[in-house]
Amino acid sequence: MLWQINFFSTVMDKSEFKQTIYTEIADMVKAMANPHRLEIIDLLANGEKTVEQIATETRISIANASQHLQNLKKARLVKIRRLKNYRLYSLTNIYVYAIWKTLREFARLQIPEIDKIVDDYRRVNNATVVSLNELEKYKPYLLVDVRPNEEFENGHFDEAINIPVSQLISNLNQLPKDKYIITYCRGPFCTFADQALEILINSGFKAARLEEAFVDVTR
Amino acid sequence: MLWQINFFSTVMDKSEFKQTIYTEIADMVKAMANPHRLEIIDLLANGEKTVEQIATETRISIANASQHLQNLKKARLVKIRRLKNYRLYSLTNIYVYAIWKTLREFARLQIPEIDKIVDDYRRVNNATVVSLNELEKYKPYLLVDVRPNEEFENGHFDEAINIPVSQLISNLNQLPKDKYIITYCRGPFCTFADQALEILINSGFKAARLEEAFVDVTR
DNA sequence: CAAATATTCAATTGAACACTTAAATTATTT
DNA sequence: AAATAATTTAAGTGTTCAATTGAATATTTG
Repeated sequence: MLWQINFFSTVMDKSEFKQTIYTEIADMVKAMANPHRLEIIDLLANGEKTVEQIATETRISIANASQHLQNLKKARLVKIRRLKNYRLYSLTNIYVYAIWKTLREFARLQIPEIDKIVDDYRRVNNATVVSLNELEKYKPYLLVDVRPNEEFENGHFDEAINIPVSQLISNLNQLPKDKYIITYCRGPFCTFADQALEILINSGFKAARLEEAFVDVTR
Repeated sequence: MLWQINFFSTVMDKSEFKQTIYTEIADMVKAMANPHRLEIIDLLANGEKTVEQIATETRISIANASQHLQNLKKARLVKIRRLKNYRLYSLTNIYVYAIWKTLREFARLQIPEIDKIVDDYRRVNNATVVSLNELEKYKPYLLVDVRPNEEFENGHFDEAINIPVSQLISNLNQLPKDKYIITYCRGPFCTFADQALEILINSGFKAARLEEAFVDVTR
């Protein structure tokens, strides 16, 4: 009576149940267990991007970026929107950024090297890092979002003005020397704000960078 | 002037900085991106275990369990305590369980299949699942911790009594028929409470299982 | 010190992964 | 309907990973 065997085989035993559950979760975690894919998630939190933009920003080939995006899509971490003859990639929902943020902070807790690398990198520029809750101390300050304009348009701190780091040098004359210039970008591992600091400090401004990104507050 | 090149080579460039950071984090995530290792983390949250216990509980060979534990140790998620002629493994700190809990809950959000599998498995026993904040509704109830005794000793809900599922049948006469018997074990993916429910319901008790584990409240 | 126990290590195998290159697909413009 | 642009897919290659096995290395106990 083969039909009976088939019928009952749909009921999982304890061991199969656990294996299925843990495999499902591990597959999702696996989708995040790659440096490029983590960087892509961090990037997409700032708004939709094309494959080309993602490839350029993360310094990998377009084909490679496409494959990583397919991985992320399969794990339901990224969604695709078709527009004319190109596609825009974005995070499936706000929880994807939230889990990356959680992982990132957990990693900093577990792996002291990470903070050491971050500190070493910033020490070269004598960069001061300010956390959102210390921002008051730097009053009067001017908050400058140094990300590309599209990302600024996609969402930014109310009080911030946008000067993409690529346009900073030509806009230095607009900035006040008597206020603290607080730069911010995509978060703790983004280097735009550091590049901006280098320019600002070398030009005689009082400047510091914000640790957090705009997405860290909203998501 | 070779010494200069060497001297400056210790300073990371932007690209190397990002690669190092994201690789460090990805390596840590990779250590969690395996079904057995996730199950081991879930298990160790209930207290120290020997390799043999871990191997038995997760239904893998001792040598295999040992290797997974070395992986987890290398990623600093698990620590080892030497005792006489055996070793006891435990989570490095409470944050390791916290991140697993976060991942687990994120996965349930992202992958609807997981809840479906859990529901399907439980429906076979007509098991009622109660969340901690709904517990009041089941008063008067008796909270029964059905995990092995060592895990109970390691920490449990104040009001709970301990009847390991292996000893439940011989202890049925101790249980009240007029109260709701609420069983709990190691959390949402543990099947001890379900096994207990099957016995209890077949024996005419009013019974349900708690979704959460004790560790979910403390950590 | 030898036997027993617990655990790791090392070697192997097959599977999965990341990356590159080139070809294929899809939609859009001419 | 052909040409173009954006992106994916497929094939190939080198690398890493999981699982298995049996041997090796402690550590304790008799």
